[in-house]
Amino acid sequence: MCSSIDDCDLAILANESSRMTVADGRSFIEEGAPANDFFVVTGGRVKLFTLLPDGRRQITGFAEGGHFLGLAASTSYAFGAEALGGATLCRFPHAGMQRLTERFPNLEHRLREEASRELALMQARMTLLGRKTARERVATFLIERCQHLEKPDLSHPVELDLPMPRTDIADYLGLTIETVSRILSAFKKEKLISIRSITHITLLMPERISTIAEGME
Amino acid sequence: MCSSIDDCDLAILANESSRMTVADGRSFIEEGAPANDFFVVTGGRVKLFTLLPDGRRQITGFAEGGHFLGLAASTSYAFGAEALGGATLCRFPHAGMQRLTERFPNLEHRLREEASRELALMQARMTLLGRKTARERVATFLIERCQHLEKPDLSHPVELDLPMPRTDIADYLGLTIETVSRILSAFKKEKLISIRSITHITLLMPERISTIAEGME
DNA sequence: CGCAGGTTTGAACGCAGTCAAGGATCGTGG
DNA sequence: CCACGATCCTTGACTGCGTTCAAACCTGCG
Repeated sequence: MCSSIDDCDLAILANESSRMTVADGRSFIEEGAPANDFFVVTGGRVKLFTLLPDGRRQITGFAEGGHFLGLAASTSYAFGAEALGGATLCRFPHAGMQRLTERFPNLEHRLREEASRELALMQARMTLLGRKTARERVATFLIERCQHLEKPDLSHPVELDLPMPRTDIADYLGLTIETVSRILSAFKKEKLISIRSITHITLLMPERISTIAEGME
Repeated sequence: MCSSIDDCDLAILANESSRMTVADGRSFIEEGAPANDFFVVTGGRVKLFTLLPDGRRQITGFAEGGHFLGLAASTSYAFGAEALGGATLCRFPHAGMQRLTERFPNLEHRLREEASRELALMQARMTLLGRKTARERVATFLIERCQHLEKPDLSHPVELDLPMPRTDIADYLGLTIETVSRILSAFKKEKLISIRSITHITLLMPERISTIAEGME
């Protein structure tokens, strides 16, 4: 987001924001709470989720460095947010953000772009949740992780680090941890991936996994 | 959207847009096609969807009068769109829209609000698709329909008109038509609803249905 | 070493899907 | 006006995928 703002204006920006750090597992946005701030993730990772009254949870996204949070909110937040292994954030009160958009008109455009990008992602995720099989979901998740790397290249084996526990993967994919675990084991048995440790997975045949992800087996 | 623009400026607006009518079932946005236009639904209804290669379909939303389409697109559309019983639209080429946002700065803000509203809706829909049971999904759908009425009031019976076929309801909820049909029949048997005709349904106990929708049975 | 948390694996169940037949409803043409 | 066919919807019987319940297995840490 900062890319849309001149260097010499960083002081103004800093003036409207405050930095904060959130410890692992600590929640910093409460679903349904009055939405007073925007956030930018500056370090670490964050998970966004919504809850049902009985505790069922849907993780709606993972956010990392540079990600913008709080667009999916009018007066109250439509989601909760929690640090995933510690995170640092920039907090922008709505009022301050409004001053910024008046000062930097193209910032508003930038925010819309961010929202559009997010919308497009969510469309794909709805298809995943509504129409894909468990195998396809896990495959999609692995490919998504690849594309978050700096150099996404599916023509060679890819080493992945999954910073989130299985519980989070399951709640992200609309599955149970057992199903996620079983399917990862199946992929391993099929020599599609190798599991070096719980968090460290190598995609041995990324393109085949991508094919599975698209539902073309 | 037009509410953010002065009456006397309508001419400028009209100059940048063109009207079009789409016949029932006719597609006017092709998923993946280059995104050159925004659309505003001015009459009738429209369904938005994404497809998997083998034909599985997820309907990501229904849009009616006043709704804005095309925000979930960067260079190419992230969804397809099709008229539902005939619709009229306003088409705004991206270039023209840019001229409009330069002329009316608060339009950009308006677009972001629209995107935010849509994002919040999608969060809820992801929870529906990822974590709700079939019963809860159908109940949620019925309640959603209530809230699209001008006077949403769940304390008395509500008459609903469902303009879309069962196929669309199923693809919207991530279910099959059989399941949707069975659950509507079950609701009827439980005296929660009455089915006057295929499209005309009365919620006899809206609050109980709302309770089911939230997963609190 | 022993405990605790998360993960994997196994066995059985159940919800929603699939397959298939029967019913409505509507438009069309004889 | 009714018969016919097409299309959509409902209902039933059965299957199967993913869940549930439960036990074993790591892995790190006091």
